[in-house]
Amino acid sequence: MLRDKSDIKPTEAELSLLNILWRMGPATVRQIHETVSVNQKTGYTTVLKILQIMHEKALVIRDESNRAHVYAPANSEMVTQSSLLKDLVLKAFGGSTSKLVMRALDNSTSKEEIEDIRQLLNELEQQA
Amino acid sequence: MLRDKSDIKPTEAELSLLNILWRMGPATVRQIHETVSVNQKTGYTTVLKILQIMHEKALVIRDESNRAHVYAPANSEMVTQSSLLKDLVLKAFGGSTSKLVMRALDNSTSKEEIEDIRQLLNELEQQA
DNA sequence: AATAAGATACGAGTATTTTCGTATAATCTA
DNA sequence: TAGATTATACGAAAATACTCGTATCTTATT
Repeated sequence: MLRDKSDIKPTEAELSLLNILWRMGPATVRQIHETVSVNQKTGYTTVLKILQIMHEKALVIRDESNRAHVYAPANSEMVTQSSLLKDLVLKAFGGSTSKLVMRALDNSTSKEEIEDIRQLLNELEQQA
Repeated sequence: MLRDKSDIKPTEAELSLLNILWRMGPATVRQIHETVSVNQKTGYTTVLKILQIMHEKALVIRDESNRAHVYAPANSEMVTQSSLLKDLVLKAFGGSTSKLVMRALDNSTSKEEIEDIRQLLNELEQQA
């Protein structure tokens, strides 16, 4: 099945950079690298290269008007999360979203979380 | 973070074979290959090789008592699904399972599914 | 203006995953 | 039993992902 530009699945390294961008907002390679470096030891040019590849894949956009390019996610966190979930539903849950949801919920789910989800279910039902 | 033997993340090709095994039960390479071939065109030895690698990784067990080895999943579908979900929660949902669940639920969720999930929430609540 | 600092581009090495051809061994069949 | 069929094992090519050093260009500093 061919993949739409807007539906490319980010690799693990790419996803970790996207997470940083969603958290920080648009940022330069230097800023991103500094943030990455808090947890991992990764070379500056490694981060740069991955961002360049992500740009080719249209996973990020960049503003080149200044010397230090400013990168930003091409898609929102929400859209990307949905896309990753859709992929997992297909590949590991036989296409059934509710199976995934029910597997995700376990006895570590807090009372607050349960209530939040109930609320959402009510809203969904009213729309339908 | 080191990875426990029981917590190895299958690759895509590996996951597709696991899906077949969960569906079919224990099977020979030939049987598995035939099933794969319905949807993809993949060489017999490719399937064999992947199963051999999965055996090394302990993703499958195999019965070698007959000439044609019989492969079976090392872990249940449930355990593997939970493991994949845990991984996705960490890498794309900041560790929040309820965020994942709420993202997974959308207006394509049917009334029956909503009811099933409600039921599960009730059960979880009583346990807590 | 010369030098230093800091940026991108690019090539290439390494690791992992996926693919399959070929060698060899076991079993069936005529 | 000889030959065809059908297994596994193994090596290695191809595809993808990750890593980083070096070249080169731009900007800042003295």
